[in-house]
Amino acid sequence: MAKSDNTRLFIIETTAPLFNVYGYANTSLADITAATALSKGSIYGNFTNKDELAEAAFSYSAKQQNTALKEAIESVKTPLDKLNAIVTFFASNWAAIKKTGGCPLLNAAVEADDAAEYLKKTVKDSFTSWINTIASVLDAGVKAKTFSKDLDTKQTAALFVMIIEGGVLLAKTYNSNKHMQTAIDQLNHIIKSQILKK
Amino acid sequence: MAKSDNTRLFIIETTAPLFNVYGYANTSLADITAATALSKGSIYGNFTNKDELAEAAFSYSAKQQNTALKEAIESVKTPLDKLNAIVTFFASNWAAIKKTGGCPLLNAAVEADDAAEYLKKTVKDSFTSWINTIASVLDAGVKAKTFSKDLDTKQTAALFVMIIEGGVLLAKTYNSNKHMQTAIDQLNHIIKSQILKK
Amino acid sequence: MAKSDNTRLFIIETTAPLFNVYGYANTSLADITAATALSKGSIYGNFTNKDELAEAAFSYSAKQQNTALKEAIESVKTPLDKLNAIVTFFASNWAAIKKTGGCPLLNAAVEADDAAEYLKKTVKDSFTSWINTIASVLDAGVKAKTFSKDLDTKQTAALFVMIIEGGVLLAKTYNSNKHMQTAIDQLNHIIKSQILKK
Amino acid sequence: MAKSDNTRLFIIETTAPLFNVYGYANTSLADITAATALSKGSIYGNFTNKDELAEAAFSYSAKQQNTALKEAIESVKTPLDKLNAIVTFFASNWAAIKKTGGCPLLNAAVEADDAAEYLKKTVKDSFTSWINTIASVLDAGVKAKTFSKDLDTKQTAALFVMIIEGGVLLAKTYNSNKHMQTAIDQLNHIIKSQILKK
DNA sequence: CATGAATGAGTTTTCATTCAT
DNA sequence: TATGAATGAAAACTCATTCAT
Repeated sequence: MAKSDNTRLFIIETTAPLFNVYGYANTSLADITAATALSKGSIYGNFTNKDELAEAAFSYSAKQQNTALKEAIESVKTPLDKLNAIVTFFASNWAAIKKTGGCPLLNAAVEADDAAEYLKKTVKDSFTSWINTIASVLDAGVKAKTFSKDLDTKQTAALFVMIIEGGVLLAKTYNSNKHMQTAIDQLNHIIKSQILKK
Repeated sequence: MAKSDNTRLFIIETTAPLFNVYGYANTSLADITAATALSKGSIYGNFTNKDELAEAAFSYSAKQQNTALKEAIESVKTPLDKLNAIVTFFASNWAAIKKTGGCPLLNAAVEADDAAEYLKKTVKDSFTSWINTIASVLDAGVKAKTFSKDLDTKQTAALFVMIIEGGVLLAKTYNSNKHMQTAIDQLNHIIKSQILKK
Repeated sequence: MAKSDNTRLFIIETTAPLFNVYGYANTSLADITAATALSKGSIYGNFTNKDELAEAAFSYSAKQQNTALKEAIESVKTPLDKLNAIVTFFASNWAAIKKTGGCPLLNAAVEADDAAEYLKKTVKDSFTSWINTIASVLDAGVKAKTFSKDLDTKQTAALFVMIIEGGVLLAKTYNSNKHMQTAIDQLNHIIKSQILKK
Repeated sequence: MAKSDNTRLFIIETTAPLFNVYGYANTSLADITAATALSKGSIYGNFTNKDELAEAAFSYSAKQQNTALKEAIESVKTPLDKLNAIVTFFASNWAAIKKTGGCPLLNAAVEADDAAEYLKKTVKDSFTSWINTIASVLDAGVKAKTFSKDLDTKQTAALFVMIIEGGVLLAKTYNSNKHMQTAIDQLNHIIKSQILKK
């Protein structure tokens, strides 16, 4: 049981970047067996079908990113520092993120939307989780009276996600982190002008 | 010539929404012949392969959108009105855009990034064209002294694209135009606080 | 169209004995392509899936047998001669029938019963058609007053089918037409003692 | 030894109806482990391969049926009563027989004929055993001078098997025991008109 | 002995592309 | 130029069997 759990995790870890780079429909079982050096039978021994593996791999990628983001948040103290950690997270880790295919939520959201129906709910939940993480930092800042008390924290959190994903999109398209920087600059401007209490 | 050009255009027009909804790799020739009621031979008589058609279909979708945006811009006079037209474009046409699969640039950019290599250049050019369209409105506003003279118009145009695409992403994911509205509100805020001359 | 119909028929004719010999579930697409010297794609171009081909092949086998039986019936005149033609049909053609796998109705009925659900209806209809063919000969004999007027023709026809299939079963199992002869002897006895008017 | 013999028997008893219902080729090891709640290793510890188990399961089914038939025969005294017991055996137990997939000899004979070669001999032996059982009743009747002394007992026994199996075939195909009754009526008629001494 | 993870050859099916007509 | 039958490589998935633990 321990053994099979290990294999299952190994398959997920190994294929998560594959799926993120090539897309969920576009990653074949041949790609998966090549990457894992396991047989098809072994993959199917651990997952009922490709969709189940794809979803597990996406969940893993999303959770990985969320965990890393939360660690960045928890490594600092004040709500403002936490917010800054969120803002710089993508820019700081850009090289690694790009290498494993960019933001898994962006990729999966676009693919899931009209084709990969089975991913839809998981993607939505991942976005919600991300938005909630940001919103709770904003809430803490409001409570601590560092941030403006009129702030619609959920909506602002969603706005942060939009700007970050928009930045990721252009940064990947142009293979240039200049666009990532534009997004960050704007987020910092928003913090100063719309979030911080005056 | 006229006839074959007509057929070619008919194929492009008919398949463009198909590709946008289901993805470029995921749309099969069977889908294409079913949608067009044409034979495979007819498709291959007009395009050397599926990739060429996919690219033509994407270009068509992107151009359609750009043309519609330009029409919206040209229907009003002042740079500020033009900018407002840009901002409201996606929100106003959201129902139609959603039905045909959402923003083709967003979809193709994500798919092209690591998989559909052949689309990459076309996607980049389409984004550049979009950014330039916005930038030229900003430039006109600066020239007309309606907009702040310190404005980095290219960067601001890219920021507009990011926020719009981020809004589209969340609006499609949650099937809710509330998020589209959040994006628009922010763009309006940016116009007021960062673009308009004080 | 003519061409594809030819291919379709060729596939059916070629695979019908295969299915009858090896069973419907047990005949693989590799067997089918080997026997027809056609590609898998060609098979799937003519049939939506293996089940559809299997059913078409069974129908063909059943119809072939029924047609041959009817020809035997029509080649003679009196109801009694026709009945004798039915009785000797399997014994006379035993060599050929054995070579192509035995009675397709027997084989398919056994396989269809609990496994190949999709064949069930077609098999039932084939048996009904066979029983009706025999019953109509019996009816004609009754009408012509050669056969006893008290005859339950449907039930007697079914009895004929039972005895023939029972004979086929043992003849194939023991690879001996002695059992086929036993069945025929009994049918002749039934004709004399239960069917012919006294 | 006792333990492993018990396991072996348990596996055979549990899988015999499975094989009879779904067919020998069509019953997978997954079906077998699911039905027995045993591991694959456990199955392979008790049988060298699936074919060996299939044959053992068939033998078990055949023997079960033969034993039940013999019990029915031995529960009555006179050869005529014994013959009647044989005739009514299938009709009386039809519900149970149908539930476990019908007559295992019929099923296995059809499947074994051209596909499952390994079953062939066992099937033939089972039919022989059945025919002998009936023949010995007939022999006893002849010896007791109840039955006609000219009777070819082996051939008549084979005829009984044919009619019974023919009846089973149509009864299962049409899911109607009316056909079983037709077979029985005919057997009774044969007893009266061809077997009993006049 | 028993387990069940792993295998690899097998299964059915799909699909972009070609080419004789 | 148009057709659509045919292709063959590749897709997802299954399954009897093995073997390290």
